[in-house]
Amino acid sequence: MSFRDFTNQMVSMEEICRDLYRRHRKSIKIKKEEVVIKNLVTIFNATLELSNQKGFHAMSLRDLCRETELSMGALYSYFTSKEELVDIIQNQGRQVVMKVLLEQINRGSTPREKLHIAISTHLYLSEVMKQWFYFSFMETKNLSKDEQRKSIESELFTEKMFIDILEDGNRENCFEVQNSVLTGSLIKAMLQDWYLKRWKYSKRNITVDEYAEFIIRLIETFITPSSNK
Amino acid sequence: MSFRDFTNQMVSMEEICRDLYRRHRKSIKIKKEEVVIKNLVTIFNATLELSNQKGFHAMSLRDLCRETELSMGALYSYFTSKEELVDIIQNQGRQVVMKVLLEQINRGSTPREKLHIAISTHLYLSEVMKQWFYFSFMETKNLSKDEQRKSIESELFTEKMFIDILEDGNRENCFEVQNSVLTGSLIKAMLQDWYLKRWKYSKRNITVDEYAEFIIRLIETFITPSSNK
DNA sequence: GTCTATAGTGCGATAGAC
DNA sequence: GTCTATCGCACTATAGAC
Repeated sequence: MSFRDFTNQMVSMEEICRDLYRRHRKSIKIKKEEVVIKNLVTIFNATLELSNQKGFHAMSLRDLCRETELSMGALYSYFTSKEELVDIIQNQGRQVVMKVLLEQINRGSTPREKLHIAISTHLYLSEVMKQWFYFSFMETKNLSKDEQRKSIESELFTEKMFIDILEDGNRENCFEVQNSVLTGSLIKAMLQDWYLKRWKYSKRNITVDEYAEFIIRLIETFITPSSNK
Repeated sequence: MSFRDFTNQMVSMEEICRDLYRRHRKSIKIKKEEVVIKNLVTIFNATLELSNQKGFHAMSLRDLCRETELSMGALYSYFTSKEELVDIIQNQGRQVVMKVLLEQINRGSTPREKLHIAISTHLYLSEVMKQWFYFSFMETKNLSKDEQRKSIESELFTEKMFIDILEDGNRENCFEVQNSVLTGSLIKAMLQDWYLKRWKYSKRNITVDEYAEFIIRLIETFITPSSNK
């Protein structure tokens, strides 16, 4: 699947917010669904934008009022504290990422196919949700201890996904991976660079499909048994 | 050179601060060199520690007073504003990193040797100065536009160092690199992971020498001409 | 050279009007 | 459902005592 195909079937911010609202109906004061969705989308986008410019802590709620064109009082109808706002964004984003990743990987049948899909999908996700990925990485250390723990768990879970694919490949003799844990970590490190250094790749006009292909080629060269070369 | 050899010849925080003081004597009010060095070391270490826990912006000067056991007034004898403090740390760190990297690379004679040295030295530096590397990465976006520019330049400069080594290797036929820019970027991405995800590698008891060797092996597999295999 | 005290600003959060 | 007004607090920075 190319990036274009991926975006066409990817869920929109509206759908994500609608899902969020339906699961948290109790804690949001406003009752008209369409009003909630519209404002939630505005609030989340503005928060991601402002936080990625200056950091979540440095973003004041007055900044957020200006950007969303909502008043202080209106904002507080959608969350109960600034800290809850960051927690909601982190949790909802993680859930979407996990869901999409697992769905896509299950479409592959061989370890080689699964590896390609896992790498591409992770990159495509971080391209569609680039603001969220950057935000999630940069703000983790400012979360409560409990939310930090969830964030670390999620990092290790996606890494484990790669490690498992590599080890399956070893068992089926299509790969020859000597250190699957380190190899998995390095794959994640390279995927991460795509959203942490987005400015660099944009300036060089490197597309996400080119980047995906390149990483896949690098990793395949490393893990393909010499007899298959 | 192993990590142990590297640490033995690496400059200490005292020397770094002494150098800093001698170049900025005018803007620091205190006149007794030994007092200045001692307090600067304390202030920088405390700033790195606190910032890496909660972010520089979230670290209040009262936090810094507590940690350094200096008063507000005393702190302001060493810098003129909170922003200047972050700028000094960023600039001094960058200078040390550049100096050490260039010194070490010039010791290598072949591209292959230079590549090994560049990768190891970058990792060793980020191990000795792990707090600074993490700080530098996380706080760049909170700097003034001018300091941000310097930070980006420095990132691109070290990346260029890798790209140049790869292209030298191409010319001398010891490497066969098809996309030196992307390859250089990915090397940087993997080096970066060592200090951004330090907790992960510590927990797994992976040493910096093991990590260096692994990256070198991965990259060499990718860029060694097939006729040499 | 270091301290304490305080000025001045802007923050997160809420109550009550509309 | 949204707004304005306001409270109490924590912040950076400085002035002047020791």
